[in-house]
Amino acid sequence: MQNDRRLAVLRAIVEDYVSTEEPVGSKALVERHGLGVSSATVRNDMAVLEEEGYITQPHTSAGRVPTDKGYRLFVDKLSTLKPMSQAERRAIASFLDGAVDLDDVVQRSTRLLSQLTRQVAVVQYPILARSTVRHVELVALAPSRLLVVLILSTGRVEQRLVELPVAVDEDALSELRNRVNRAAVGQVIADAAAALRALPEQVVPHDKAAAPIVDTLVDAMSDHRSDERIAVAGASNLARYGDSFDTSVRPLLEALEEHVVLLKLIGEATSGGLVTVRIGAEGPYEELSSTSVVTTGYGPGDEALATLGVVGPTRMDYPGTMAAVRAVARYVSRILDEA
Amino acid sequence: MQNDRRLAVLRAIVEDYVSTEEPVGSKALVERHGLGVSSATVRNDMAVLEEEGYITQPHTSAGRVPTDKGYRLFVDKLSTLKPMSQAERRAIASFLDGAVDLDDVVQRSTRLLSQLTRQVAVVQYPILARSTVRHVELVALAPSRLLVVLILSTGRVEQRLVELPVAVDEDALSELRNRVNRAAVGQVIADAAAALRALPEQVVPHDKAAAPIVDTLVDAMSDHRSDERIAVAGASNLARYGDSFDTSVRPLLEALEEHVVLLKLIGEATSGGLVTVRIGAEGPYEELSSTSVVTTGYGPGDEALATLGVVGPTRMDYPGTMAAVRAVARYVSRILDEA
DNA sequence: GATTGGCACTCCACTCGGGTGAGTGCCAGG
DNA sequence: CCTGGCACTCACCCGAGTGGAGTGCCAATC
Repeated sequence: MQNDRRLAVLRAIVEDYVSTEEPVGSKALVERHGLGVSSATVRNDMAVLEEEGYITQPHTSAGRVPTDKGYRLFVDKLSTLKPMSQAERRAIASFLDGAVDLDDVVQRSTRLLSQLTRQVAVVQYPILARSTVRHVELVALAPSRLLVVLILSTGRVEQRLVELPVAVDEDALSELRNRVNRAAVGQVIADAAAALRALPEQVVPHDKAAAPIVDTLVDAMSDHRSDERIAVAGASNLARYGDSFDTSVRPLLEALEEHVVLLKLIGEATSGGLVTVRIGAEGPYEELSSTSVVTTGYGPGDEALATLGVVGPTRMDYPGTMAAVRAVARYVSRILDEA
Repeated sequence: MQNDRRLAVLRAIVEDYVSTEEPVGSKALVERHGLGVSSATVRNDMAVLEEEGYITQPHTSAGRVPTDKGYRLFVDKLSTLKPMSQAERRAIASFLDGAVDLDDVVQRSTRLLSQLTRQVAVVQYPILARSTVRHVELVALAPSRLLVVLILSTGRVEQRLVELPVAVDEDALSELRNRVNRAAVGQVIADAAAALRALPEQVVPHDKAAAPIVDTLVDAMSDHRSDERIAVAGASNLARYGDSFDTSVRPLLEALEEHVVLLKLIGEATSGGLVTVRIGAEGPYEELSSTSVVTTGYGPGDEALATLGVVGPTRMDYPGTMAAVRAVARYVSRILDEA
C-alpha cells in the first residue's frame, strides 16, 4: 500500500514541478493534490524516493526536484497520454491539409508541432533509402548541357546540372529518357541505382552522353547528404527558459544549427505508433544533459521513413508532448499515404 | 581642427565599445588610441558629442555609449570596409563552389555568412517575379493524375500534383507538354502566366485536361508565398548576448521564426554593390530597436533578385560585417550567373 | 582660445551581516 | 504505520558601507 502512495507522490512531484518550475515541498504537495495523508508522511516517502534516486533537493532545506530516473519512471509507468481535444485535432488537420508539396508538409508539421508543444520541433525529411523512383526527366538547356530531374515517391525532387562531352539531339534524348525511366521507375532507390549502372554498356550509340547522365543520377540517388535534411521550428520557445540559459539554452541553440548533431539526437526512427522518450543524460551528448527528446517515426503505412519530434528541457510536460508528437506523426503519415 | 578630433573620438568610442561591450571612459580612450591629447580634452569633446546626440551615458559617472545616431555617423562617414583577407576569400569560394543546387547555394551562403560575421545570417531565395521559365514537365503518375514540374532560370523547381477529370494518354500529354513549353519557356514568369492563360481555348480536343494543368501552372507562377522563402543560420551566435537577453535576444529569436517579419526586416533589395545598414530604431519594429540589419541585394549581373544579410545587435562590428555581406553577395551572384 | 592638470562629486557595483521563512529530519505518541 | 511537534538548515532578501571609475568644472598654461 505504501508503495502505491510513494509512486503517487512521485507523480505529484513531477506534475507540480513541471507546472511551477520550482522545487516542490511536502506541504504544498498535500494541499494541491488530494492525497489524504499529512505532510510528515509525505516527507517520509520523499526520503525513500530520494534514497532510491528518483528525486533530489538542490540544497538542504529546499523542496524536491525529479531526477532523470524519476522522470523515466514517470514516463514509463505513471503517465497516460493526454488525448488531444477535438479542437486540436481539427487544428492539426486543417493546418496540414493546405500543404502543396513535400517541403510544405515538412515545414508545416514542424511549425505545428512547435506550437502544440511550445517546444522546439524537429522534423526529418523522408530518407531516400526507402523511396522509389517515380520519374526521371532530362531537360535540354543547351545542346550539350542538360538538367537531370529525379522525382521520388515521397514527393522529393532532386535536380542536377550536367555538362555533356557531346551534343545530343532531341530524339536521342527522348530515347535515353525512355530507357532510364524503364530501368528505374518503380524501383527502390538502391535497386534503381544498380539498374542504371548497368545501362551505359547497352546504349552503345549514345555512350558518351549516357555515361555522365547515369553517373549523375546514381550520384543523386546515393547522396546521403540529403538524408540529413531537417526542419526546425520553435527556437523562440527557448526564450521561456530565461533562467538556466547557459546550461540549457545555449548548448541546445548550438545543437539546432548542427543538423548532423540533431539527427543523431532524434535518433533512429521508431516504428509504428510508439513514441520514444530520451531523458537528459540518456542522450548521446553530455552538453545536452538537461534536455529531453520526444520522437516517433512517421511514413506511409507505418513504415518509418523518418523521425519527427521535439526537444526541450527535461522538465517538460511529457504526457502532453508525447500525445502531440504522436498525433502529428499520424496526420503526416496519412498525408504521405495519399500523395 | 577640433571638429576632426571630435569625430576621431566618436570613432574611437564606437570601436572600443564594440570590442569591449562596455561603456568607454575618457581615460581608457586616450590610452588605447593614440590621440595625442589629455583625457580632459576628450571629456570636453565627449560633452559636445553627447549634446549633439551621438553618445550617451547609461548613468552619471559611467563611460559613454554610442547612440543610434552615433552609429549612423560612424557607418556613413567614419568607417571603411575592412577588406577580406586572402584566406577568407578562398574560404568563401571553396565553401560555395561545392553547392549542387539552388537550395544548397542558399543554405551554404547562409551558414557561411553567419560564420564570417558571427551573427545571425538571413538569405532570401531569389524571387519568382524576375525568373524566366526554363522548362515545364508533365509526368503521368496515373491515367488521370499527373505531376506538374516547373523549372525556373534561377534553378528553382516547383512541383504540383494535379487530378484530372479525364484520362490522358501519353501522346496527348506530350503534345500538351510541347504546347505549354512553347508558350512559356524563356519568358519572364508573369508573361509566361499570361501566355498560358490564353492556351486552353486553342487546345479544344484536350480542353478538359488542359484547363486544370494550366490553372496549376499559373497558380504556381503567381504563388508569391514562395517569394517569402528565407534561410536563416547562426541563431546560436545570439547566445553570446547572454546579457540583455530580454531586450535583444528574445524578440530577435521570435522574429527569426516569422519569415514575413524577417522579410520586411531585411527589406527591399538594394541594387549593385551597395550595402544597406539599418540601425536600431530605424527599422520597422520597435521590439527590435536594439538590433541592426546589414543587407545587400544579389543576383546574376547585379540585378537584385533577392536580399541577403545579417541581423545583430546595434553594437556590432559594422566595417567587418558590411565587408562580409558584400563579399558573400558577390560570390553568390557569380554562381547564379554561371548556372 | 584651446588644452591641461587638479579636484570635488556622483553613483554603480560589490560585499557583508542579520533577519526571514520555507522546508527538512527526527522523535515520541497515537 | 501515521501524525503533530520541534529544532535546524540554508537560500533569499534587504540595507548599510565601501571602493573606484568616471565625470564636470575651474584655474592655469601654452
